[in-house]
Amino acid sequence: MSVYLYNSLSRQKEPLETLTPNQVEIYCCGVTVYDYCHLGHARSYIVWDTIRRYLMWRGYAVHYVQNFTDIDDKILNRARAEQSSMETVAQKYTAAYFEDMARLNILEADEYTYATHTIDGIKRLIHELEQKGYAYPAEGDVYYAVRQFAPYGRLSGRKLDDMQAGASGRVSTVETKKKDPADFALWKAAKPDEPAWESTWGPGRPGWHIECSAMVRDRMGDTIDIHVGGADLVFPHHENEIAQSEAATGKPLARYWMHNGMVNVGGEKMSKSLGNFTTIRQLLDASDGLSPMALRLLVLQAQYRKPIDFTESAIASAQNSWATLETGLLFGHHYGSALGWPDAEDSAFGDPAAMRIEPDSEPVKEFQAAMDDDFNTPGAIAVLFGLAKELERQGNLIVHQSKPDADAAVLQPQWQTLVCLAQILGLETSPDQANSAQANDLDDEQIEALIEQRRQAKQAKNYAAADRIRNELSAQGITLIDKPGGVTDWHRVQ
RNA sequence: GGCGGCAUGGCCAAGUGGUAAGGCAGAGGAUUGCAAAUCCUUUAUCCCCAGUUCGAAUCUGGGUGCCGCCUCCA
Repeated sequence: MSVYLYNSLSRQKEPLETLTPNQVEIYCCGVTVYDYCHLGHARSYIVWDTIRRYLMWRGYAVHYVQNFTDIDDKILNRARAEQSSMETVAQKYTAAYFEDMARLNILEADEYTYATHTIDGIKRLIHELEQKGYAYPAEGDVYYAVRQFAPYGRLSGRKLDDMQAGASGRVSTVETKKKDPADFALWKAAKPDEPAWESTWGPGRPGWHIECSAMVRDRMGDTIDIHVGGADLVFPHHENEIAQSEAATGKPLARYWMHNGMVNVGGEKMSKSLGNFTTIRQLLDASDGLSPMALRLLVLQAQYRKPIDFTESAIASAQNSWATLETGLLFGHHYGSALGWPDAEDSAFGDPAAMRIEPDSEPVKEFQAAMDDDFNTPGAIAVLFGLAKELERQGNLIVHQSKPDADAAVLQPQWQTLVCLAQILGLETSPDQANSAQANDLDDEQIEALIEQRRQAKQAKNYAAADRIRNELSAQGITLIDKPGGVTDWHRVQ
């Protein structure tokens, strides 16, 4: 069985056949660094990170390249507003990007490219397009002549004539420099006081689309395996990338195109222009905000091509869902020693890299079947919950009845399978992370003393006092368990 | 107006021909002074209509509703 993925180009699922066996070249359209990333960005990069991790697990050597657009009108506007420079703004939000993505457990790309570091390649590509008759200069600008590229519109499924007919009144007629309204800028003449690079067309800077074509060509070659990005990039961005690259090389830019669905708010796309966005850091840092892993789970509980509606109840659900999964992931840390697992005292205990899971076991087969089918993460997560819920139950039995009803030798591989499969989805935790919010100062002796006080209060039918003690302990992460016969067990919330 | 997509229980969401995964929320029971925690049990015929088929959520046709793109956008 091979991995099947939905190719936007063919509009159907296709088996993944890479140019070089067991190797896959992925280019991901990154962000324009003029503001903090919002949840739409979070979804996009969580999705592509997960696909990358899965392909690695499936044995592919993945070469993953992502760009930063660090020259753009919006960055310049921001720089003016902040009385700063383009470089300063770009650096600030590039750094913020890395911080946010690290919190979401998104692996760093193998290579990052920057438009401003690719100027030579961009100019070379524009010259080549000019020589081949696909580009023309106009008063310091250079435009791409879309009519020259016959397949134009293939990816987005549109025809130039239809677009003009339908978009009458929307396509600007002001730009008289263009020969055709659908032509787009490869090079923009610099306005006064704008950053500019020298060129044969005069001082200027690259248009938006050309940087990706140039960066792919410089770093990865004429044809890559998979090109990924948000569904809102299909047109015009990716369409234009294809026009630029394929006109120059005569070869397909990418064998597969993948696009993630949007994050919606109240049924509408979350976007900067609508102003309905929540930044990643806003959400994660809010007092009632999500943990990063819960956000990751929220994203992956939907199929990547479908829209996600971002709501209060979705947040609450994700937080609770993650709590369940996290309990399962921590099972070995909590009970491994008690169960006498041989490696429980090892320093590397709990590290998925040191675990070996059984590839023919049912959970692994189900997980793989789901993921092979166009990265069906909701199906894969159902497998995780199957394992996590059973481990949660066994853990509760240990706490409440001192022993599980399954063999320790069975529980260990179950737990390892859960940890390994979850890691493929980028869902990870550690005892340190999970406990950081629960630190409390009470030692066992103090707790026992309070429980004894409560027992006496109960005996005197002073339930108000008894409940007060119970609540105080609860507030410090101590759960009391009243058992028949007046015995009260307790444990710390884990 | 053009192109594309979606419509499954209270909410979210898999499933693309054989009689509905999973999560969240909820309910009932056990236990309890009451709770909590825990254990057990439990909640749908898949937007509407017509058709194909022994059989359809799953295929076809027609509706209805919603969304995205056509302008910067993950």
